[in-house]
Amino acid sequence: MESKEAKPKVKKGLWKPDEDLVLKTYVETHGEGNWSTVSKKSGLMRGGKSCRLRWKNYLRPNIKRGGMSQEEEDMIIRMHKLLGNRWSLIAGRLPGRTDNEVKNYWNTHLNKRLPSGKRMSADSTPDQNKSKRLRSLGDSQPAGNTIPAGSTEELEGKSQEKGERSAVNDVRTQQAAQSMNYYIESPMVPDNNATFIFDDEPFLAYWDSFVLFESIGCGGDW
DNA sequence: AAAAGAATCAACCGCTAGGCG
DNA sequence: TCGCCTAGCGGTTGATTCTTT
Repeated sequence: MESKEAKPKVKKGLWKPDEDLVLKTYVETHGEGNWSTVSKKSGLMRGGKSCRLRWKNYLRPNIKRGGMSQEEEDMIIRMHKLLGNRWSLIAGRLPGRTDNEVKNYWNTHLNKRLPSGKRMSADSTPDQNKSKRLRSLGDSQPAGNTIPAGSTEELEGKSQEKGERSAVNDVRTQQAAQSMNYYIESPMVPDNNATFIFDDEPFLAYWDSFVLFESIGCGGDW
C-alpha cells in the first residue's frame, strides 16, 4: 500500500462543472497553449492533455452539441470513404464538430450500418501513418477555427439531449439508411475505375488542396 | 419494478511530428 | 545534430444511460 507521494496527484474521470468553469476562465484569460502549465496555474488537478482535450472538445466557443444533421452525416460518410479514419480532417469539414465526436459518431451510428456488414474501422485504413504525414497540412485549418459564429449550444442541455436521444436516433437511422444510396461500394482507396457518386457538387468546395492532391494519385498508394 | 444486456460517449493512453535550445 | 518538450492524432477503455426481458 505504498503511494507515490513524489508525483502530484492528477485527477481523472469526468469533468465537473466547476472544473470546466476554471479551465474556461483560464483559457479565456491566458489563451490556449502551454497546457502542461495550465493545471498548475489554474489550480486544476488535471493533466495537460486532459485540459487540452476538454477545451478542444467541449469548452471551446462555437462547439456544436447535439445530434448530427443529415448533411453532416452525409459529409462524414463521404469524407471517411475518401480519407479513412482521419477524424481530425473530417471534423475540419464539419463546423463545430470535433474529431472525437466524429469518431464516436462513426463508430456508434454509421459504422454498423454499412452494407453487408462491411466495417470501415481502423482495420481497413490502408495507411495509418498517412494521417501523421498529413498532420501539418491539416492543421492549417483546425477543426474549430473555421466555425461561423452562432452555433453554440448550452452545455447544460445534455441531460435533455439524452432524453431525446433514442427517438432522434431512430429518425436519423432511417435517414442515414437513405443516405447510403450514394455510399460507394468501391474500396476505400479509389483507383482509376472507382465510381464516386456525389449528389451535390459544392462538396468539392470543402476539399483542401492536399486532399485533392492525394485523391488524384499523388499520395503513393492511392 | 428490477435486472441484464446493449448502446453511447467522454476521457484516457500511447505514439508521432515539429519546435526549440 | 541531438535530445527534450509540447501538441495533436487515432485507438481504446470505462462509466453512464437506455432498452429489453
